[in-house]
Amino acid sequence: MKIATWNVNSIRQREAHVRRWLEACLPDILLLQEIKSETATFPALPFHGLGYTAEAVGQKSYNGVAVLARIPFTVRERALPGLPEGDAQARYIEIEAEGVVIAGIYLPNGNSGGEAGFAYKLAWMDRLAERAEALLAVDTPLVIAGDYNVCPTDEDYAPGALSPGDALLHPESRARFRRLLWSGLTDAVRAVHPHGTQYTFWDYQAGAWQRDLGLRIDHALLSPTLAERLVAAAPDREERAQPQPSDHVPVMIELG
DNA sequence: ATGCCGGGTCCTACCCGA
Repeated sequence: MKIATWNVNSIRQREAHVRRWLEACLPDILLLQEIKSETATFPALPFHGLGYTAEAVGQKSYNGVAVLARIPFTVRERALPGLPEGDAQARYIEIEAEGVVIAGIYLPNGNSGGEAGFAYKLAWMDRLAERAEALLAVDTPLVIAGDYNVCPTDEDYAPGALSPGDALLHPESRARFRRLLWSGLTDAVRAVHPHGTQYTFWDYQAGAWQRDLGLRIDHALLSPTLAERLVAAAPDREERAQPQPSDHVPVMIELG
């Protein structure tokens, strides 16, 4: 089973990129973030021809997540359980396929909106940890993959790519990422590649790609039985060199 | 040091991302 995640920074701008990548890499499931499309106008039809069905959780202008799958699946949640009722930010979708629960997440960045913006990120991470712990408590085979907007360690960003106070490497953000690991989840890419750069994002500005000033902020976390099945996990860095790329590249994991 | 790029939208100057 091959599961991938990709922050595409607008599905309308990246539709052809996604189609090409699906044909080349053939994931069973592709989780998308930052589709920047409303739910009803997500362009599902172009992917049907490749054998993928789509489910989107969108909103106008910002955020938005979706699933493309070439295997049958059911939708379990369209928002992160535990968030306030009025929270309309489209950042979470949870499905089940082949007995595996798969959550696609677009975690808040936390740098904008001042203290309230950062507090929203931390609260969102608290709700995510509670969701993970509830599912793990009943031994659910679980994948939580997407744009976490957290560099877990100092190996996960290039020196100079972020300022010291950035929300992506703030101790409070990292502590909450570690809580996910302590709850029993395995960081798939680090399980396969324990050290070294495995960047998933390069800013459009200041020649970040050309200078390899990247970040590792897109992750796939696995419950224990799925971690034992893990055979491959890596970002597809070549995608960043394509014309008009997203600033993120896909991350693919394979379970045997 | 954010606003160097590249999305979005009130169509065009401004908001947002990481």
